[in-house]
Amino acid sequence: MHTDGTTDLGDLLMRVARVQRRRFRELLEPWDLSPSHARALAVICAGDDVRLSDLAERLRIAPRSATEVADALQERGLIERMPDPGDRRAVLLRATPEGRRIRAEISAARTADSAELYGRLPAGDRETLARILRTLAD
Amino acid sequence: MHTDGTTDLGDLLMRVARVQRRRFRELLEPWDLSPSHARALAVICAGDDVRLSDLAERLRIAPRSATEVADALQERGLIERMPDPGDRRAVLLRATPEGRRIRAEISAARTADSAELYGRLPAGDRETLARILRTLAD
DNA sequence: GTCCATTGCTGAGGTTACCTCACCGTGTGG
DNA sequence: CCACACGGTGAGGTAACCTCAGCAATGGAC
Repeated sequence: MHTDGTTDLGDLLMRVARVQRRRFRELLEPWDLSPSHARALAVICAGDDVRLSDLAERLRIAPRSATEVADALQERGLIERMPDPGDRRAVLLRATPEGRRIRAEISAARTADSAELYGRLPAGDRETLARILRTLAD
Repeated sequence: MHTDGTTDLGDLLMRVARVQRRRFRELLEPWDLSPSHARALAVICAGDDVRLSDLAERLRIAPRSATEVADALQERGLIERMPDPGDRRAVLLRATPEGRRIRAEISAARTADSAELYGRLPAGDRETLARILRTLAD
């Protein structure tokens, strides 16, 4: 298969991704949040008054699954459900002050961690990497 | 947070990784194998006479979980369990001819898919990407 | 206006890929 | 030779998804 010991690009990328995922999970421990819950909180904080179906779409999960993460975040007091005044079927999600605070802390921690991980690269490499990855992401 | 619309490196990398994972899952459909089973099969084919505990270590999962994927692959007739002649506690896993055939087909498909995904990059970019990722992977 | 298909959400129940804990038989160092 | 460690597995649990069915609200066709 391989004529040399070189790992192929796909494996390499997945390996770095795995490292990053692990770091993210560990980084979240102080707040006792899972990656998926943290992502959901970020989405809800980012766009205010988010519908459950919007949340599902942004997270690329089924609407039913969005209900579940909303339940979890609500139970922790990080978000609240409100009726949509314009559509009585819909539910709007809004982050509580506590939710916003925590999401800001996490965001800062993530930025710091990212700086640590990618900071080892020279600035030129960082730019090149971003350019190449953008191409691949379509 | 961001002074411009630039997605940060971490997000970018995760996005590409997600694309790749999705492609891998779809690529495996003809053989009705999940990514984790395919990875396990690859490990077992790569090193002959693999212990269950070795499999667990290579896949970075708990030994108990390795038992499960071995069960699944065995049930499909892709691998077989044999007693270790040197240690009556241990179980050796070996791929059947069928298992080897399928793993070769998958390997070829994956190589082709990888070529398609990364082939859009100029050769220089591919090398640069590999170099940078290797740095990040430690 | 009145249907009726569609939309937005959720209860019930399933799947996958992991996990820990307890146990049993086997190997091994003092 | 015996206590302890090791290799594998049964039992049972969890997180993060899923589908399917059902209900209330909506909105377009007529």
